[in-house]
Amino acid sequence: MKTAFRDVKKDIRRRIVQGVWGAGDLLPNEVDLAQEFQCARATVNRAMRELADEGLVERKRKAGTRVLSSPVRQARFHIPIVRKEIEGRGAMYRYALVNREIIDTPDWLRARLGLEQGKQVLHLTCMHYGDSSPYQYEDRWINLAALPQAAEADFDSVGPNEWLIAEVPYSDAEISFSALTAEADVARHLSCAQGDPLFLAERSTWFETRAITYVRLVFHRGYRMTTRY
Amino acid sequence: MKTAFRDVKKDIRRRIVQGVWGAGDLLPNEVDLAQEFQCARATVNRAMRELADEGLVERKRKAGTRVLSSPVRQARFHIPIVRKEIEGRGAMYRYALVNREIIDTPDWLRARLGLEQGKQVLHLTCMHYGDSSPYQYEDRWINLAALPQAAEADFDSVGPNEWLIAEVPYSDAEISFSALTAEADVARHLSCAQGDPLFLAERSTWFETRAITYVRLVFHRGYRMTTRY
DNA sequence: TAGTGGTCTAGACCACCAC
DNA sequence: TGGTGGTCTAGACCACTAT
Repeated sequence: MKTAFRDVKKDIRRRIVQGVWGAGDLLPNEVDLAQEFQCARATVNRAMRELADEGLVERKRKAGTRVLSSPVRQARFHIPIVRKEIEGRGAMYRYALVNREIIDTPDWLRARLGLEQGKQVLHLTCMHYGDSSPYQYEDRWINLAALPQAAEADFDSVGPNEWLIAEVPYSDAEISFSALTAEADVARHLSCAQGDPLFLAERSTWFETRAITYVRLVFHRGYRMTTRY
Repeated sequence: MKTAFRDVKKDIRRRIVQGVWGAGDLLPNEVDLAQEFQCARATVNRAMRELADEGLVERKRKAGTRVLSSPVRQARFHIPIVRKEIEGRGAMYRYALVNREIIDTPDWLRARLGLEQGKQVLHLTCMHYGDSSPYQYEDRWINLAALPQAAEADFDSVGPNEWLIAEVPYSDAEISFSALTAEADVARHLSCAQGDPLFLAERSTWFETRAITYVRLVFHRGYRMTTRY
């Protein structure tokens, strides 16, 4: 008789997937369910709350709890530090700075990060290797207005990602996945052919409304981002 | 003084991101925090549990709660029904069945789904359009050993995705994202050029250890999957 | 306005595991 | 083995919103 809320959750989930309660159906309220399961309402509440969190049911005050007609299927992806990702695969991690420049903020970047005035940004390009094979090409832009100390940082030995993690935590981030074909420069760095399809992750981060950084991460050919749910 | 657990959560998060508690540090225990915040231990517990769920801290009995040294960054992606995704963008959804065949299970599919013996599978290819523009090319494989009724289903008007949702819920799924270049056939269906980079989502689903289906979803050129976290 | 979920409380017992 | 988090309870008040 331990972890009662898990049992309640399992049972309710079972009834939903088995069709006892079909799509759109109204479930009994928490008091009734608590009586049925012989537990406290708080226990039912937690079970139901987690089911709602997983996108299986929808809860509204007064309206009650309903089975979602088309369950909002969602998956969680872990966004690993590239070094850890490589080392986690048992490979030797190596980092190299390719280029570094300080320039006026390009318009497209200002638009993307919602910057008001065009100060300067630190633009870095780097490579991450696993066992000497190119793993990821990083195209990093750091807002110097928000992080002036980045201009002094030494990115020869430490990647901007790890530097940023140690320096400034972020509060909000937006991430996108898409596909692109390798242009000459990227192809050379990633040791693939021009025109090869590559997986691209883009991330913008903010700390309390202040834009911190925007990064394009281009993965080696054949990279797959996988998760179970 | 409402939703106290959110306030507690916010405050603890603030202290972590501001460095009051650094990476690896041990946080006060729940009883002490409850006293500090003048609330019940259950309230602190919920706040801390959610922070742990978000990957900011790590909790162990007896050992206490510690700030994770490298926060496990994770993002949630909603896996929408393609019809809803298209309609959600204000476009008209249209579906078309391209091809349908019943064949012996190919070896690569058997390996991928962990099928033991090679029965037959239903292989469907379909197109999904938004306002008459190609949106997604679907390459669907359904395990007939687990779902014999799929052989009789009419996929001329209803997409396999929606049919499956109504027919069998799944319990486990694996999803992968990657990039590929358009081959002649796909390029024709998606109205793009051969060699264009396309975003690919692959999903395998099981229901209580029984493999249900494997699908390759190739999105139109320029598709981006985005989320905030 | 009434019904439902959202949350808090104070107390309790228990499981785990680092010390 | 003792301290810590994990969970349950019974009751209470409140916020939201469908009707």
